[in-house]
Amino acid sequence: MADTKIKNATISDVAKLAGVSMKTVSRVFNNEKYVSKDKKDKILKVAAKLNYRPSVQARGLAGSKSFMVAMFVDKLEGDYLTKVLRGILDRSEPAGCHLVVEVLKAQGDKEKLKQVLNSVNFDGVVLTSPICDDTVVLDALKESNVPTVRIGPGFDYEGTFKVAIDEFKAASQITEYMISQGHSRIGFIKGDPKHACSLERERGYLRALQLAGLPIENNLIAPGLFSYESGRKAAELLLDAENRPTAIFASNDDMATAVLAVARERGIAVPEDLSIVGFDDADHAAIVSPSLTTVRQPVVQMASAAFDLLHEGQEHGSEFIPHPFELCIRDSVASPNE
Amino acid sequence: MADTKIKNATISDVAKLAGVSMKTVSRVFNNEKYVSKDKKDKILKVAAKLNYRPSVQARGLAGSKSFMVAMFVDKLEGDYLTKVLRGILDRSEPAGCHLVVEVLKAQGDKEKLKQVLNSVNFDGVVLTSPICDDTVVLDALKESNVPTVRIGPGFDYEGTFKVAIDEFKAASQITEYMISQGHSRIGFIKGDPKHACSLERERGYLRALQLAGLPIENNLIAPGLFSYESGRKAAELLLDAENRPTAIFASNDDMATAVLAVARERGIAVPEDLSIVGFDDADHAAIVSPSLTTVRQPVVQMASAAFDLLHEGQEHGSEFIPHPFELCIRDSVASPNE
DNA sequence: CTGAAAGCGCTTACAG
DNA sequence: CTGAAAGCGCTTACAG
Repeated sequence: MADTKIKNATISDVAKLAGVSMKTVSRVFNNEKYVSKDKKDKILKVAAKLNYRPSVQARGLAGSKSFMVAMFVDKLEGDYLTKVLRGILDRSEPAGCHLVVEVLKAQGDKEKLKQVLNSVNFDGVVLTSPICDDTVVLDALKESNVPTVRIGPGFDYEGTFKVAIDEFKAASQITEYMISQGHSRIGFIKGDPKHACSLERERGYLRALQLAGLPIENNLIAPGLFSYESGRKAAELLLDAENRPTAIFASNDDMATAVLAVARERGIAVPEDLSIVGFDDADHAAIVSPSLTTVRQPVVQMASAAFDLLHEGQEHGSEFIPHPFELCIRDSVASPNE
Repeated sequence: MADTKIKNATISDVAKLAGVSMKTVSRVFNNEKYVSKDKKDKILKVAAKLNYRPSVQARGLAGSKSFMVAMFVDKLEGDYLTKVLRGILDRSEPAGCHLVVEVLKAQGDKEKLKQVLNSVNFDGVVLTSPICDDTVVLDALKESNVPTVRIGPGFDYEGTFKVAIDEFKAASQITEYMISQGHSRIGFIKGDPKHACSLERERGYLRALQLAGLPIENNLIAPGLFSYESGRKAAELLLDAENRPTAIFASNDDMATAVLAVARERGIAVPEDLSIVGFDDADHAAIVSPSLTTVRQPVVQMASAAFDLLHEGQEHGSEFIPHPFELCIRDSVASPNE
């Protein structure tokens, strides 16, 4: 019942006990050069004994680094964001940096934005779609001078870092894969237009058809919003049409799963009578039946790279290298039977 | 290209412009009583003009509150944790509190634990399974005097808050549901023994059988680890046995989905030839085919409640009220045909 | 390689 | 209802 809160050791406790100045202790904990080996050893020993750790708050107040990075999210949903968090944490933890999650409703949550940006001095901010393309947010970040990295942005924005895969190429390749399996009537379900990747994926699909000399039929293209429900609607649209497609490319795995469900309800066998591909390699892509052929983005690595860009304070404008994607060939595609 | 970082307004800027002392401004921003209305109005007006927000770091250093809460996680995976984060953020944001995510490898990541607890003074910490039952963590938290709330803990720990559903009752009810549908040979796939809920769910299953006067057959009970893969193994064990069960209760939805897949591979129709239930109502439970009958925990609400307990500084030991669970009756259960 | 002083932006503990 | 002073635990900017 010791309700006496044991106070943590401070830098001056360590300095006193080690017989040096605070500044020297500070040097050690900031990995500055020019500390004699014996003093450094002594300081480290004393610090360990006292169980000393620099206070994040004091450092943040006194210095220019806060040891906190933020991730701004629109809404917390899906395993994509979990992977982003994991990727950041993989690097931020060893760097002694804390990850703060801030919710920012899309489109002009200006009040919240000011609140967050003025009350905490983040060492950097990671943005994902769709707010990585929200200029209100980007402008505010720029004005606050906070290093910013955007994962999968739709356009370039001066002074920010960018991490992405080549969505266009990925979409194009998975479409080509279906074409190579013999499909020529390939339906497409668009993603949420709020996300920049949606357009890229559509462009990739169209390009692949075009390159293969296949006609582009508008009634083979259905709108979608990335959600399972929107995928169902699109699937119904596509599958109830006369002369239905022999394959469907859904812009993400949730919608591809919806196509799977609608096909099953209609007694259409997958992949025998209908091939399906998705995008993302979401956690459930491999565990639905049949498992989904899809495109995998290395989300965790991308997020780790995002943190590294922030932390290493790279130069902007260094050539952008897209991260590699990967076609996950599984069981939802077969050659059309006729 | 204004690289001149505009400094944020401080409390003394506001005080000066409003013609009051810093302390009075402080009072307003901390909602203390005893500030005359006209001064308060004036201060608020000036603060708005200056776009002033109290610095989290300065407040944390000077005062006893840090305006930061932490969530300690073992590993960041699955939609359960996403929901917990969302639940906390739903409440922490309006409260002006920031959410920090810290990864703590299970079992004695003492170094990291000290690091985190000594460098930041959290207003509270939220723990989920399995680390909510890690006594090393609990002891350290207790010693640091940090308000702690545990979601779904396996035992009580003095001085901590608890948020949970009645796992035992939930498991028992869903088992009873299958019995009511006519099943008498019901298989069970255990959860990861590291998680306290695993045992509770098993107890609930056993109790329901017992109450119904059904025999408990050990070869109807298979080990599992909550993962899809472990679910596959368990399903194979259960389904390859002679006299296989007519129904299987998997301790979570990932494993239930695995049972679905294995059944499909074996040509066993679900739910006609085999009924399946899961637990959790994970995101994919409703979108697999057939959709899974399962138990839903109000995870988001539970996490919100967790934050509230921290923030409102409730008394410990006030009667614990389990959160309500809900049976989600979907398409994976039917009466056995014989 | 080392340190003394000032200051970061707040709250605390008092005093009135 | 209000405020002056001290202090939270660090880093900064200098000086040596």
